[in-house]
Amino acid sequence: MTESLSITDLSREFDVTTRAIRFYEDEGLLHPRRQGRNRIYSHRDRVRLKLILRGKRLGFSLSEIAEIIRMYHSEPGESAQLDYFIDKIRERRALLLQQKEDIEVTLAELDAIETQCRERRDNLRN
Amino acid sequence: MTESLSITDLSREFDVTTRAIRFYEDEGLLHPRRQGRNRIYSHRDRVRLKLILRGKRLGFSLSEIAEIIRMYHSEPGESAQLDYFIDKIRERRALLLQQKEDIEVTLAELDAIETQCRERRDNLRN
DNA sequence: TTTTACGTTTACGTAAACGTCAATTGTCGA
DNA sequence: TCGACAATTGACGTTTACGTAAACGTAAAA
Repeated sequence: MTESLSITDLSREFDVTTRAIRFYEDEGLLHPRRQGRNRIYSHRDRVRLKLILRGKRLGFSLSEIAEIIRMYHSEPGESAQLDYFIDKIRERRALLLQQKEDIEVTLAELDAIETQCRERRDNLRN
Repeated sequence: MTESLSITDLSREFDVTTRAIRFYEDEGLLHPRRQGRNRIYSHRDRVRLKLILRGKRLGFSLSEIAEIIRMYHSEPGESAQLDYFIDKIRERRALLLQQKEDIEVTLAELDAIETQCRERRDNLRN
């Protein structure tokens, strides 16, 4: 019972088209095994797709997402490569923290706008 | 002294190309006044560009950003329109909160990966 | 006066991320 | 065995967000 899913299972669960899922495979982001010609997705594949979609929601490109996934799954032996990864992680973190700040600011602004809208609306209704 | 800026002033300050700035104008996101054929940007234009770039960092498309800007600057008179805006604001907020959660999760994962990298590296160096 | 810097419009080019359509191939229930 | 349905591969189309090049105007500096 290795939780094998079809491509439509995944497309329904995450609300993406099958075309998109196949495209991610073309781009090397997914590697489902095959049963004949058909794709069979394992639990790990599912987790990976989840990761991809989260990356997309954060505005990363597919190649950036590929890089992040590589960081997750690689076993680099050399010290230099580890240094490289640690550096990449720093970059990612800086980007994410910037985004977090952007979100805070935007949320605050939205609050202000909503308050104004409510006031005006309530005035109109008397 | 209305803080009038040239297009290169803006492009340098925010590190975007003049081409991009003109493109935002083509898309109706900016409306600088003209001195002959040349564009002159006011302080308000500058703030708007800032808003655009923040939207981009958050992964919004230009048309989504246009919608947000419309929310900022509109003076809707009717109660129904206000209800509509309040609804739009809700949607945006939901998106942003989702992104915030995505960021938290990703940051935590990056921390874990970095710790692993450090440990492996330090082991290698003995 | 010529070069340099900055600005303009117009137009075609391009990379990313899929959408869409066609032709084909199992697969399963009636 | 037939038709309906799901899945596949390929190929071309589309949208977004600019890049890039051409051809030109203007104004200041050398």
